[in-house]
Amino acid sequence: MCGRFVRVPGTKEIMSAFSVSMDLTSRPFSPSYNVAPSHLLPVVVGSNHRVVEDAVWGFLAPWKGQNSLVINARVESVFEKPTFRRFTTGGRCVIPLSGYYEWLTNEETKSRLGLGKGKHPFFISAEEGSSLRHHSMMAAAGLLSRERDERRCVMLTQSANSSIGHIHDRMPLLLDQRGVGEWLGESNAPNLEVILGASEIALQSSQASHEVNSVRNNSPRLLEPDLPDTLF
DNA sequence: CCAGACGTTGTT
DNA sequence: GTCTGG
DNA sequence: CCAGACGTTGTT
DNA sequence: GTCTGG
Repeated sequence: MCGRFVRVPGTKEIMSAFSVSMDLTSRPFSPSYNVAPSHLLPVVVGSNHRVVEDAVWGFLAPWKGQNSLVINARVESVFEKPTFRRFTTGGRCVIPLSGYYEWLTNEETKSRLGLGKGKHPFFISAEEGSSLRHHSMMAAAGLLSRERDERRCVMLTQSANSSIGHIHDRMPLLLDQRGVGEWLGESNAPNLEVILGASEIALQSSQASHEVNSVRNNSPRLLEPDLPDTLF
């Protein structure tokens, strides 16, 4: 799944990458190497005239605590689930990202890769030249809620493809150019074949720094593996 | 009308 | 263990 | 998603 | 809180 990601390009670059004509965000966005739930994100909406606005990452789930967030929605069920269904018409958005983090916990895979105890963060992104790249960015399908004067969003997830399935069994619903058009389109029932068209495209993964674990940390260094202890 | 579910992930 | 904050 | 707190009273 | 099922 996706619970933490990276977004390097700022508002202007996002606007040009996704042909956005209007900026309705409340403040300029700068690079973040540690975007977390509850953060304010730039999201792209609109079909004929695309707009970038901002939304808090996470729908409120008052039934499980006043401050509980639902940050993902499974594409397999999003059109049926009562919580999401109504946002699938008129609430579809695209979440720009440079890549995302995933924590490897599977003991067998860790041992095969020669990794020690604990969780190991990986940075996952589209390869250079991949059709998942929109300029230097990727596009994840999202839902945007505009209730009670508050914008909130969730990121859709799907089954992980074989290029990264060893790290985790879920991944964001990533869209190629056609998928972005379809997801942001007017249709009440977006063509699933188009939406899922990029699902099997290979992604690249690399070990990231354990510093990413704490949301207080935020620097390009988070994308690099930890230095071996022996250097200290 | 009321009761009961409501989301995803990961872990066991 | 479980909740909150980021 | 992970990290970090998780409580009350009284005193300064 | 809000929706669904009965």
